[in-house]
Amino acid sequence: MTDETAPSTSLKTLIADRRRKLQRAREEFEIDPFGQRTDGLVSLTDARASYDAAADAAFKEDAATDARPIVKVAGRVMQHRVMGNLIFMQVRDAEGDLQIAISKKAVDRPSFLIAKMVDLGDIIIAQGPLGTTKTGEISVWTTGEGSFELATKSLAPPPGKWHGLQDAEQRYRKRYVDMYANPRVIETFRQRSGIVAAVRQLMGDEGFLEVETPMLQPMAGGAAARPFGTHHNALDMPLYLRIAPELYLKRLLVGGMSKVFEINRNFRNEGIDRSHNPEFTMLEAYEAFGDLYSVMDLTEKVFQHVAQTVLGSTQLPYGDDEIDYGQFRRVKYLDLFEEHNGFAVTVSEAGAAGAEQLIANAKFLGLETEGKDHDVILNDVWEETVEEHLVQPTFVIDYPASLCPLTKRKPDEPHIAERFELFIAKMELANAYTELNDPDVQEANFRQQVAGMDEEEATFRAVDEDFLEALRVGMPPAGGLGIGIDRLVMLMTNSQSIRDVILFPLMRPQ
RNA sequence: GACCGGGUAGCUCAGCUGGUAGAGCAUCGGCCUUUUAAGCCGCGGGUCCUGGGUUCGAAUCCCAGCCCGGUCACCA
Repeated sequence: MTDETAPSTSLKTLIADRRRKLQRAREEFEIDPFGQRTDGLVSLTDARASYDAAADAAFKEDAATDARPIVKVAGRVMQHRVMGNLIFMQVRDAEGDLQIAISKKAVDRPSFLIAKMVDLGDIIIAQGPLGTTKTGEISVWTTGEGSFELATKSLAPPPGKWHGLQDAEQRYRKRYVDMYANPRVIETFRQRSGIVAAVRQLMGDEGFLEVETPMLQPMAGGAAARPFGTHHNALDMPLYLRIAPELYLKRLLVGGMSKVFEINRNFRNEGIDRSHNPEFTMLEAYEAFGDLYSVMDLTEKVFQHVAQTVLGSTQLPYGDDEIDYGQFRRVKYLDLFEEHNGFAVTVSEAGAAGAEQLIANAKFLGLETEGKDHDVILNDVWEETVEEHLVQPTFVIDYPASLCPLTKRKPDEPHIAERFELFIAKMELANAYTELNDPDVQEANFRQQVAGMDEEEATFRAVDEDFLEALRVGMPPAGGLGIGIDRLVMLMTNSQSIRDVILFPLMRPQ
């Protein structure tokens, strides 16, 4: 083209170049640069798989006997090399890449000129037999009238073909670019989909009924987090985005459902880091007549089933570690404390043995001890000294009851709560309880919790009287379980940040 | 919210003991029927995140702010 504008590559100019080609496509070639429905397309992976080496060899021997399979494919242009009268381009779809070769002799003139004018990032359609090039690359040898089409013109310059999009901020903000620039992204989310499906399948096989309970709640209950607030106009009432489905799922046990689960979003108005996003997906399950140990077995099955069916192995890498999902250690909270601190302690209600050494240790670690209860200091030291060692799957059991006021206590050891937390790769993956179903104890705990609230907490937390009424109607003894699905996906896909397993993580507006 | 690190061309990055900016790829132009990170040759391309300050002079030093990442706090 004879163009008077000075060559330049500012963003403006790059876009102008593309708009010029858009115009040219419409005016000179009289085509719609944004295409339409196209039938008969095969994926690039399937196309590659249908390459027939024998037919290709026979064709190269004698071009008159062409039995090469013909495919019609579409993809986004990742590389574009114009070699005079021969054009190569590498295109990409959700599953992989494939090379398209356009020989001037094999196609009509408009097809060739359009192929020549294509920009990186455009989506194209090509049709022709599968053959190889001199270097052995399987390629679609575009052949025939209209065998090369522009399906969608891209007006935005793509990231570099070699380094792709590296900037974490841009990757999360422009996920649609990240996805095609970094093929691993689609693969991760394909796996996420498989993981969630596998969890559902297992839960169904185990006899659990999937349910959906309110995300908009008049009171935010079931966990200790701060909620997001919102408002219903017609009813003119404040509402909260749920922080947990727990209190509703338990109502279902009261009503007579025996095994229920929900996989859905929770919203917690807390900080953001590598393992926390304000909205996250949780599996929560309740099993009537079960307990801590029945849901522990279930948890183990979930992890093993997912690892085996989605990743094909129960030994999977995570960062520098190799995680073995074949074996889950079960160990008591206080035993782990002793293991990593070298001395034994007991909880307050059991006499607080080792308290002096505990306080000395806490101070040595730089932890605040003034005015704190023995069990709180114990937990601070525990988190500081134990968690970093919990790499292989570990069920921590027998938590101090004082730290879990809403959990049933062990009948024979009342100062110990019937709770477990599952740690893998130093992350908390699951949390479970033998659920408290004594309405009077639950009510007393609730009221005590509410009495200790500060002003801010009092705005969104209140005693859920209807839930207490449900417990009075009678909830069977039960085991309850929560598994963080995003973290599960992180582990299975070897992702170091929760943002890598959430399609659109929360970002501040630019 | 606190602390640390980062923000330079469309992309990936140099430059940061102050002298007003570089590379590779992409783009643009030319040549070319076998390239594959990159065929060959050539030309360009920048509010150096924003706003102040110091200085003869600031991408560079100082202050404030914005956005991102990491640690911590909160929490799962």
